[in-house]
Amino acid sequence: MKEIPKAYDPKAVEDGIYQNWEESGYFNPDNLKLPKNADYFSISMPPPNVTGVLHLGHALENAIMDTAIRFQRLLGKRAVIIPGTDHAAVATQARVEKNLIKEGIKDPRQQLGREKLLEKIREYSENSKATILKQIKKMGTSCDWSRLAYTFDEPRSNAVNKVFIKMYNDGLIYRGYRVVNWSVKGQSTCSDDELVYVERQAKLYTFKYSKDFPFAIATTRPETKLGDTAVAVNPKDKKYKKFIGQTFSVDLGHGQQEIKVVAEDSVDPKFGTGALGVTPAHSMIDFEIAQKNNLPVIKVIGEDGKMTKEAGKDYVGLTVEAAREKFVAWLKDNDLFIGEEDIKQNVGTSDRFGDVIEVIPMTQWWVNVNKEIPGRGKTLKDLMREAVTTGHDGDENQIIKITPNHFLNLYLQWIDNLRDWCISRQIWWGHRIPVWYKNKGKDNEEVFAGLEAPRGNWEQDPDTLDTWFSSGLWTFSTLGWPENIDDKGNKTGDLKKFHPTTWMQMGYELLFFWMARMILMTTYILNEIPFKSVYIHGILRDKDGKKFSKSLGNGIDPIEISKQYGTDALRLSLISGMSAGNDARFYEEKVEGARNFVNKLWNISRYILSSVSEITLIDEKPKAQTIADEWILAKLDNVIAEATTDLKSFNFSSAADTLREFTRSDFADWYLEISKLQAQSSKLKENTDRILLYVLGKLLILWHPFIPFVTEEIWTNFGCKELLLVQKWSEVVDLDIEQKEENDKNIFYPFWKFEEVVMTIRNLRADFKVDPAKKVAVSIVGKNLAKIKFDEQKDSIIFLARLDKLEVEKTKPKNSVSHVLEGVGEICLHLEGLVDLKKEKERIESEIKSVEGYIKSLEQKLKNKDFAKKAPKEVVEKEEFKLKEQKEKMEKLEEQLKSLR
RNA sequence: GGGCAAUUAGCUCAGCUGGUUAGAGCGUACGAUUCACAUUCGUAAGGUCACUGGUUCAAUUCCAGUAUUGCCCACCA
Repeated sequence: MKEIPKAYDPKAVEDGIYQNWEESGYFNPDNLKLPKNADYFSISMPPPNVTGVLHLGHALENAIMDTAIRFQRLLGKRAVIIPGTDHAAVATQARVEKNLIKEGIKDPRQQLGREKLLEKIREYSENSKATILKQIKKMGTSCDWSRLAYTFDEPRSNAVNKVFIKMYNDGLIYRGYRVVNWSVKGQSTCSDDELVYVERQAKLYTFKYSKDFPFAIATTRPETKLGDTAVAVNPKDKKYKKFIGQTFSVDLGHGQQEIKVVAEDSVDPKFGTGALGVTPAHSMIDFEIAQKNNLPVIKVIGEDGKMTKEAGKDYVGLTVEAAREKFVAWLKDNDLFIGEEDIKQNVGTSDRFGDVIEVIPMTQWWVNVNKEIPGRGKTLKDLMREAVTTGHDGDENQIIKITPNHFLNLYLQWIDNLRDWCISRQIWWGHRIPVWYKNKGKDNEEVFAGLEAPRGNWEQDPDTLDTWFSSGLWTFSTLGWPENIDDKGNKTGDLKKFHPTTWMQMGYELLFFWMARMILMTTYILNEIPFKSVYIHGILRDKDGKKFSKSLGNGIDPIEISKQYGTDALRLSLISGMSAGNDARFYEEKVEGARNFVNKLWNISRYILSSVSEITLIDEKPKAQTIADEWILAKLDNVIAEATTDLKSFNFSSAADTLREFTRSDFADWYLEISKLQAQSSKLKENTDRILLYVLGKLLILWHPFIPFVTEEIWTNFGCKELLLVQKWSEVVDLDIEQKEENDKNIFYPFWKFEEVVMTIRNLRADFKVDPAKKVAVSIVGKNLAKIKFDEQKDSIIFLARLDKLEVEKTKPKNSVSHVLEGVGEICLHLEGLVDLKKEKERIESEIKSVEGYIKSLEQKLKNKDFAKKAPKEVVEKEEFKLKEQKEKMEKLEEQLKSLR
């Protein structure tokens, strides 16, 4: 007998187990004892931002990744997760600045200066990084810490610079004066994807540029009209057609302004007046119209969010709101104002700083997605499309498989709308743009892109790169690019082993931010896809379906949950109910359920390990001596097959369900109970022990990917040299159809009927309020009981249903209540004292009613000639069998009813 | 405006390529303190599978439409 605690205590063992795993070195696939030709399975961990602590979303990702990688490791692959963290440029700087402002430093950038502020951010991010890495370990994630990376460390920075320079030399990165999304609060640009659209009320003003201007325009931003250089109308719009091409000179109170009427298909003739005032400097669309028509760009709003000199002396220095008011007043004074109406409007806000974005023309760095890549005959956009459609360069083996597939459309649609990517940011925390300038005069500037400044008086660009620029390189920058490319351009080392990575998981919110950029960068730089397959999951929501957020205060700290319920319970509750592409709800009751299950597994093991004569690992399938033995062994094979299929196709939740059902219901509730009876027999005891140990061993391996700690802890009892972590997953050879049918007939059907008999008796006992502890007698009236191997299972029925007598009889005994069980017969429970005839009659009558209905529907189906003709033979036979069964049941029920009269 | 998804028991969700008088967990009701486990065990109640059509011998499952919800994109200047 072995002493095992009554309840599983995760706190006492988790840290030690993780340490053992780490020390074993097996997280690094190079240390796995595998045949030389073993396959690789690699995952790049989406690097968490170093902006704080691990949140529930991270916990979910870790659970998913680690379940996948542990399964692959058990399958005998060289499995690796490359871990890392992300410096998260804007997000981190914004967070630190916010903290500093709270501490009383009103304007951190001004007051501290670049170096000091960077120091603060570095300090914060290092702290946060250490915390997060520790927390990832707490989640049990088996990543290869020897390959840990950080987007902002030396090798990754080096990769960033190299990629930038290559793109620059290929003409794919350019510096240009274009309109950008500008956050006044953050004093930085942001990309189109970093905008969050918010609906708000706005006023749509209608006015004329001047009294003799032939028509009016409508706008929600009158103050920007000071910078208008054109009016766009739809060329199909008859009202305005004749004006196209004409130029009018108007005076909006700050000097003469040329307004040209241009044609533009996208203008909606029905909106407003059907004429669009074109403000090239402060609208993306207008800027594009201006470029097409060669119109001048007048910047009337500056980086400080205030009106510029070009807006005129009456407006310079005013906020946009003040300028709007003033300009509308001016229009009214000058009789140009026509009217205003309330409308709903979507405005873009900065996802990090939260303020409304101004569109402003500036000189920034851009990635040109529509330019042909030298020597490749296609654009970056083409590459991004190919990777998910025809395959990279038309190679079918290089198609990224997206699960679920419907995200493909979303991705393609996004690419269609993709504009050049603005990659320069005016914040300080990030990879500084590797470009130097000489003679920093406006007109005569020499530009150099390289790792270091050339000799002489050169000055580096002050801007930094969009954080997604470095994230885009993640799958290969973490694998030693560019060092791991040899002279001939071939991959070597880790890059050769692990790239393209095998599998990637991410939340759908990262589809554009990250996935698209990884595809862009990787296909361009390495000429291959970043990952072969990507699994998209949803986000976690609270019990009411709301997103977890700080402002709602509904946040759940995964570390707290882990402390309270154990990491295994956390992981299992995260995985179950999660399906590809869909959001899942998360709440504490779910964790509780998972915790209970983990404890159940613990107790199953506790029972087995303390009741067997000798604890040894049984690897070979034991022989079966009883129906129950046959059944549990066959059932286990089925479960292994199912779980394997599910895990191979990344249906984690479904695999866990299958295992849970088997463990709880089949193994614990049925086999374990029967084994107690079998253990009483000296003939069966030894073999039953072997079966228990065998099933338990397999079960631990099956469960290990999901709940690694508890399984590993139980495993130690077997006294094996090797950790459970690196055991062998047993794949089951598929049975052929004949064998399957044999199994069904000889093993599953008899056992299933056995279960039904036991449940029927229990049901009758409960129904007639028989004392649960009392032993009772049962008679079975039935023929062909050999078919369900009754004799062999008789003792088990007696044991599980708490009987003192079980007989087969010809007729229903007096003083008994019964239930008709298809395929068996009447199960009659003897009662003490008289049977309540009225109640019994009612029971039978209601049963007859339901069977009648069933028979009717079956008969109807079978009478239908088309059904007999067109339905497959098996289906017809099945229905006929059902009908026969039900009719037999009916006969018995009617007999019973008769006997009651 | 364009697109995508979802709609099954009080709640959270399964139900794969059409044939089960629809399944689980939680919750609820009743019962049990038997030596693996009260983080337990047994039993039960509870659903016209959102709606309307169509295809089919057969539709929760396929198709179309409607409604509701959620999401993405474009954007109204």
